[in-house]
Amino acid sequence: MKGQNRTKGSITMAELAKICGYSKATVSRALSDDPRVKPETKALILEMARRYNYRPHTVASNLARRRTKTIGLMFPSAPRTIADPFFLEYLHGVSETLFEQGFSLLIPQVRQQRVTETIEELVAHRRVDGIILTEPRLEDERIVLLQESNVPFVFLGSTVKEDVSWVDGDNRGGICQGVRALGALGHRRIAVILGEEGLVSTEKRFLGYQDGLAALGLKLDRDLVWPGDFTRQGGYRAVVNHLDQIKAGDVTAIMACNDLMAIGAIQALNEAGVKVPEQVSVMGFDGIEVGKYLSPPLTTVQQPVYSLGREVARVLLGLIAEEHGTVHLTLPVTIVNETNTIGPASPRGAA
Amino acid sequence: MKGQNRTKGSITMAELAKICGYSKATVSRALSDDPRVKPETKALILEMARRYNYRPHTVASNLARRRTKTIGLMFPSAPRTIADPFFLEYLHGVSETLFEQGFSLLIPQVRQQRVTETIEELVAHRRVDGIILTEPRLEDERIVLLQESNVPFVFLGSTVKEDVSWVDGDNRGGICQGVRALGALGHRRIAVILGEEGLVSTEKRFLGYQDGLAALGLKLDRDLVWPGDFTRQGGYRAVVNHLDQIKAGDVTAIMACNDLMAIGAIQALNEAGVKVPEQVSVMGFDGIEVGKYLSPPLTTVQQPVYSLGREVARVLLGLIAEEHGTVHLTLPVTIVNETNTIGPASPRGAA
DNA sequence: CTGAAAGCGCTAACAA
DNA sequence: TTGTTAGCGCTTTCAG
Repeated sequence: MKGQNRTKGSITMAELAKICGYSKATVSRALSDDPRVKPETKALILEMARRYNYRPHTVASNLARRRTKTIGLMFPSAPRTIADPFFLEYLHGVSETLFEQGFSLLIPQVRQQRVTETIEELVAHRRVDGIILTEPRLEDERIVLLQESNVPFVFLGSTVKEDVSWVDGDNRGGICQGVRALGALGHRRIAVILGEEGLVSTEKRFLGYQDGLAALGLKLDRDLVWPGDFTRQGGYRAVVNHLDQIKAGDVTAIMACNDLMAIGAIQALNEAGVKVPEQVSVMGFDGIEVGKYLSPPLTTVQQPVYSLGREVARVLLGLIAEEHGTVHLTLPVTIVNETNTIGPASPRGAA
Repeated sequence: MKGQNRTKGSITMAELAKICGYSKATVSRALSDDPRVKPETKALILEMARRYNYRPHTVASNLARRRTKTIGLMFPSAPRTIADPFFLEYLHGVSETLFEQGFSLLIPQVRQQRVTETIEELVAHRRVDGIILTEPRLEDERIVLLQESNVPFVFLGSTVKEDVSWVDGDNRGGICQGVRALGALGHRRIAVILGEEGLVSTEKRFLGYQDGLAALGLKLDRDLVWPGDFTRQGGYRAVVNHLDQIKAGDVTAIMACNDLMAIGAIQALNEAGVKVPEQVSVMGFDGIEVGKYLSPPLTTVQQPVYSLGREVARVLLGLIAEEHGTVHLTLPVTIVNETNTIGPASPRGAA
């Protein structure tokens, strides 16, 4: 009657214990490599487990240990989507680390404006052991909710609040580097396409832009600050809206705050008959795979996207295991494909 | 002592039962909307549950019900990766449907050549309630393993075996459509870049190519059949290896069996100074987002990638709930961006 | 070093 | 219509 409709080829711990002539407790200890069990006993149990193809029952184990072994992963909300290439590469890193440690991923579908409820749902009765989030905002309501809940969480992207763990690429330094590289090619009229408003990353990248200008001895010109939203369409629109300026030679280079916008910008320039990089240089930020699909490949500030994913997961796991407290981790960035979509400022650039 | 270190704002069913003055059993029934409980009782319990912010404990419930509420998702193995854009969009659809039904996703990291062990691991003690797989092969060892295990499973992509559930885009019809569209533009020398060998989809798409040729009254020319592997690099190499042929005007159009290869092909053509679509037309298959990032956007056969994900999940859930038996679902495809990377055959095309 | 026993929080016969 | 009673399979005191 017992153990009848179970998956074939698999026995329970109780059965294994009987076979070995030990109690469940000892078997449990042996399997978790508890030093208290005698080596010979452990060896015997392990051997029997192998022989009888014993497999631990994860769910039962989780119940007994008050954990779920699953991590909630929140994706960015509109206008960005899960299909954003950046997040795919990032997910790759996250999932790999997580699965190495036996965790599953719960990816809730976040309905517009229901972010807090989604988090509450996740947090209730610890449906997840921890949560990974992206895109911290300057004022982020999620943070207080999460802190109250006592569920460990980590952001991809630095937060304003100090007592929150995050992992991020060097936004400010990276954009600054990019602007300086453009300056080194003789550019003096460098426009920037900003990211979505209200995000910390947008702010940081804008600061990086200003740092870059300062390093070049240039002053901030509001006409060169174009709004954007981190989408390809946003980059496209930014260029279209400033086509006159571009055609007048008032702008010789564009620093886009992410690759998707750089790609959109290049499309708009192509369509307007403006040659990249001969007439206008374009530099992106992120270093996503698809930048390489363009001809020529996109010149961009490469973030270690995959590593960001791995690190975020690693930090969260550390938090869950209580191996450490709050962590802030900034990963370095580098310019790649240096001579593709950027080039020397054209003579008329001084227009 | 009891119920002390639980997530605040959440009580157990036992506590709720005490509050209501009923037994756990009745509460459990009320919460699962069992018709056997008196309406007033049910109302009271529901009200109290709301008031005390009761949240069911998923793990415990799963243990008692002998299920896990998690689905194993197998990703394609090398040379494709989880970072393949096609799979991200697909994952979006899968995860959304699954989460709506309260399922989590377990994405095991599959070590090379360890596919069968990974499946065994998943299946053991029903670590998952069902499994989603991709890229069925002509001879697929996973299928027999899965069938023996009794765990419900679905493939993204049609299988050779009849008694296996799958969801797929119309591969054969789609490629055929693509070839005919090229033919309608006057192309007679249409090369095809094939997918990875051994896959059912590669086979089907090749058949679609042949159908297309037949419809155009052309016969299969082995010189126009180029091997590939579904990666961008594969598409690039295919073109590089046949550059002489292309430059000689012996090929005026290329049908790539997926978008990534089309993108690689275009890069190779660009680098060789061959104009797309003026000198050579290129058509892809899949309709991934990144195709739109090219200038001009890639002409391609659009699969409903997101819907494929949703349908795969829906079918699997149906199988798990035993609502239906084996299902074969083919979703329609359409050509998009019809006048971008394809154009009329150039006069010298008859070379 | 090992075992007995008491749960983890919920579900599901079986009775009443 | 409701309650009682056993578990689900594993972990973990607490004793010995």
